[in-house]
Amino acid sequence: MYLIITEKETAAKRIAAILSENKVKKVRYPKLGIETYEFTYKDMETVVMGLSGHVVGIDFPNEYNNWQKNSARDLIDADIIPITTNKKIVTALKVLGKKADLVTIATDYDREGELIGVEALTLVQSVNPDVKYNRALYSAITPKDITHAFDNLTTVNFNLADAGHAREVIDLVWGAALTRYISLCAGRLGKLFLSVGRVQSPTLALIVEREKEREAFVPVAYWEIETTLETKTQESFIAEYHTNRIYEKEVADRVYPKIIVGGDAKIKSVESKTRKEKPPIPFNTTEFYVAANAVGISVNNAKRMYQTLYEAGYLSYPRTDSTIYPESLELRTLIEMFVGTEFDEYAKALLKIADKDGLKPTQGKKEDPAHPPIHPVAPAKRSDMKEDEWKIYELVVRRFFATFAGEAEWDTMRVEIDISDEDFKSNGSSLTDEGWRWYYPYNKPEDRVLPHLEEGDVLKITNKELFDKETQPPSRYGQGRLIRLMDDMGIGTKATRADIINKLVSRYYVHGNPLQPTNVAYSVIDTLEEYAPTIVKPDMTKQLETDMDKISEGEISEADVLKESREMLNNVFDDLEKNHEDIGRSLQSGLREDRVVGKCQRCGSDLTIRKSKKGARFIGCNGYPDCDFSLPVPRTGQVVVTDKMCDEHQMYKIKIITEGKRPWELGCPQCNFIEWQKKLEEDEKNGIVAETSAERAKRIRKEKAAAKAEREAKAANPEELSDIKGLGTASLQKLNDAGILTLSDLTAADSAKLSKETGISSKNIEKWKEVL
DNA sequence: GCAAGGTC
Repeated sequence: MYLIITEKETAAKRIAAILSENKVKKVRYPKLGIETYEFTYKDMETVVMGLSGHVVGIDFPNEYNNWQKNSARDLIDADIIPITTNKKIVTALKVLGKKADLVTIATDYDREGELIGVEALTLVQSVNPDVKYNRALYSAITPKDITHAFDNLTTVNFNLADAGHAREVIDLVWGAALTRYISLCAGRLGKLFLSVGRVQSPTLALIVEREKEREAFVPVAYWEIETTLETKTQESFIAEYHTNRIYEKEVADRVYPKIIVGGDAKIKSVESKTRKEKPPIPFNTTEFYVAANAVGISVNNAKRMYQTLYEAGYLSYPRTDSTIYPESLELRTLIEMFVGTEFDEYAKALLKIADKDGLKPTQGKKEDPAHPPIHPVAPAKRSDMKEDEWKIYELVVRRFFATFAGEAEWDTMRVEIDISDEDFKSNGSSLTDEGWRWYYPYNKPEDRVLPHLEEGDVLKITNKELFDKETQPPSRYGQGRLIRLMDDMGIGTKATRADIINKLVSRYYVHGNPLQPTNVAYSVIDTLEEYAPTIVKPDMTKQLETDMDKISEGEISEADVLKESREMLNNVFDDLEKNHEDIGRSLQSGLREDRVVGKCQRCGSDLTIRKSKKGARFIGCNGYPDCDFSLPVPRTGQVVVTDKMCDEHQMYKIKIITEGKRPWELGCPQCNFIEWQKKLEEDEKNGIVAETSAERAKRIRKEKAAAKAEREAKAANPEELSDIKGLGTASLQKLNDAGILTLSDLTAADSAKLSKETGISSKNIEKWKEVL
């Protein structure tokens, strides 16, 4: 049997369709829980199966799991063991691999793809040591690319896979050791641990550095002068002082009075030009996120919805660096498929261009051998999907179209004006040829149309204004901007950048959009910058890339790179351990600052989030016991103090973050408390009695006990399969798959046969039957 | 309970 292994299910399906010329059979293996695609290829009985990315990984042996027992440093030289991360696929791979005479590794054409391929090959070899194998390399799943790849099979690049493996080990060792060290140092254990990593820490550092720049920013005063002018034909427009901003007060004081409302202004010169604007480049993952962000869709939502549309077959593979269409992509066919759809007129217009001049798509600078740029792969109707998904789909379709369209043209006009010997100016621009902007009408700058003006024209001044302004600090990073920055700096990958931001949010390092760091993020970054600077800089990734290139070229061994990396980390720990106490103090001060909510109105001390002896959370005054001012806070969720101040109570607004939920913008704790009191009063008026916390706890205990009693009663006298004690959802699914839907089905079934079919132990099946 | 990288 000939086994072809791909990185993902969709690739298996599409490659099978191409190689079999659509004479493929989809085969289900209910016991293995997978599906394969089978056909005859070059006289071979062929099976194509998809993985799900990495199905194995690495970790430390179990005995290192206890954070207290081992020192963090022990992790540096600890053993590293392989672990299975996707049991189902690993099992299936072994079952099918045993039957294979030949295996083709057809995972993605990149470093991780090579590693994923070698991981799969190693599993097959574990049950079938003599199996023959080779490698297929393709950049897009098109008939042209796939047939070429399978007619020109090549060898597996073990050096490249080793390079990927080195990355895995270095990331694990550095990340785990430093995470554990600073968490222990700060006394933050459990779910509030402080994480560190090669990608997340430099990313967090970017956000912290920006926040520091904002804090250090000293605003500078400046002035702007605007005046409204009117032509003889009573058309008005606004002109401004020629420098726009005026930084010297004396200049503003001199110029402004010279503008006499009712007086004259004179056109000194008029300059008209045509400006051409190039169409945008094809979307890769980063550019797609940026564009989605710009139309008001968060990176997370864009990612999720794109994934849905990809799985439904409307859009191409979501994770790519490429901004250059590969030659094998049939661009004309992709445009033609929109004729007769909602995008009919656009498709027809492009085909007209194509007939005349051929298709000349724009291109960016990045090539990705594994996947083509993001593009539509099937036409869709608005009613096929949710409203927001359509927004994503339309964005991708329009961007795709725009990459074939002509330049947009703007008429621009610059007018210089004299008012009492002072220079003023006005700039106008208007879109004269839409070009690509017709297809892609997002973020279009507004036209600014000036009336017809000529040198020497005399205009009437009808109004004037003087604005006092201040320069603004650099703005915080929005998510799209941060992802682009990470891409520019080479940190993270197209597949992980969005997840890295989510990780920083879930570790309570950052919140909001644009992203704002917490104080503990400051402390962690400051600490790392001082004692473990390597991990906070993008240079670590750059060095790693260089080393990985050398490993894949065979210039250096993986073992040598790992040895050197471990030595470096040992040196870092020498420094960390020498400064253990300082580090602990600095981290803890950050944690304390995150708890400061504001100043106490009664005594002026800091108000902080504290815990009572019983463990209940509240806002209390640092002046205690002299001052006993306090406010309640919600029982669960992480409290985040924002930088927005309540003007009335001089307290920072807070929000409550619970994983998997939308943040709860609670606002000013004092305002919230007042509202709560009001509600209680009203409830009282209406005869509703509030529940005390003790009562609440009692009620929850009672509800839990009742639920347990119900489960036990059902188990004693079961009516459905799910009532049986010890029969969970996973087993239920397996039984359903085997056709066992009711209690009588189970009674009637032969235990041994059922066990073989479902993979459930016959002992368990017997036990369930006993109750019946 | 630790990382980052695949994919879902």
